[in-house]
Amino acid sequence: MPPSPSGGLTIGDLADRTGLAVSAIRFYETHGILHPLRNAGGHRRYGRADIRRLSFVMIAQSMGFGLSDIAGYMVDLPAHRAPSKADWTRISDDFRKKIDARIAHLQNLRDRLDGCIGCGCLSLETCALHNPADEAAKGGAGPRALRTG
Amino acid sequence: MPPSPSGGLTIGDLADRTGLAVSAIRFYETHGILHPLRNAGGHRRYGRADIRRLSFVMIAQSMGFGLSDIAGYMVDLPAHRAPSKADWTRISDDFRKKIDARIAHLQNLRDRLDGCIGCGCLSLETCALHNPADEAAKGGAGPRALRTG
DNA sequence: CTAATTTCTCAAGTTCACTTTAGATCAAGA
DNA sequence: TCTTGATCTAAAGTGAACTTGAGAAATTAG
Repeated sequence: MPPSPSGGLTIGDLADRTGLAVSAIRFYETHGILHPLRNAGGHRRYGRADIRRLSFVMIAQSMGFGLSDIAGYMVDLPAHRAPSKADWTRISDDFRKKIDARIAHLQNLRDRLDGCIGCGCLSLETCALHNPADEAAKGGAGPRALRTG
Repeated sequence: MPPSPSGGLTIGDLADRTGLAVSAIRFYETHGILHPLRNAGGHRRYGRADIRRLSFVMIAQSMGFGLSDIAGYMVDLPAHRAPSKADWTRISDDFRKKIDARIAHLQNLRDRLDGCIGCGCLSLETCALHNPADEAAKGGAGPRALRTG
């Protein structure tokens, strides 16, 4: 199986390479994450760099970024080429900050959880386990899920 | 401002104490997380333990649990009393495992991110940064957000 | 060439965690 | 008492991230 006759990868190829559903790949396109070319028949044709872009998406998602954030990073990446080292360094610096913050939040939570059990107070409100001054509690409709921290 | 004339807290009191919206508190009730009593006029009356229950919900959410998971834990807690030390220990043991797993996932991610930048390969696919064998990629419709890890 | 597979578009459905709206009722302060 | 303000219910809307379905056109295997 050569990488598809002429031109690049089909959407199915890309799905196979990335493990994503075809529908998801199309969906990402509507959100400005991919910009495939079209062949004579109107079918999407992807380049090798698009595998990387989708890997990037998946990693960023598992780090807690939403698609719109990710699309924002994507704008800074070259559309059809592999990212330069500078591109990548800039983005990954940002990533590292977010990851570190997230880890710190969880460790904090775990440590305070230990303290609570140790002292047996069980009073979550006074136990400082729950810090209302967190960056939560701001946002409109929609899921709040883990934007926090 | 006494804790409300007779009986317990109103839904507004509870909202003030927890920082949650009134609508959210009602919503949680429909999901079996709270079971308030009603006064003569049909208004909800909450007890002091419900503040704790909601704190619990907020903490668990910030750890990545969904409401249905949380409701599951809630079933094991006494409905209108404060949880016993045994109750809490059992639950928090579970929590700790999840938190640790989450932290490990993120640290792993961060370390591999470093490696990728160090070697300059940028090839996320071959860089092992992205491990497709993760527990992701399974699920029907709905948000995938951070269930991973 | 034909049949089977893939892809196309567009609209609508799904889950989660809520919020918003509307109209009615209850409670509390002046 | 009257008039705000809080609460009530029920239904519909929101945003994120996709999936599913329908019908049509393109591609590929045999």
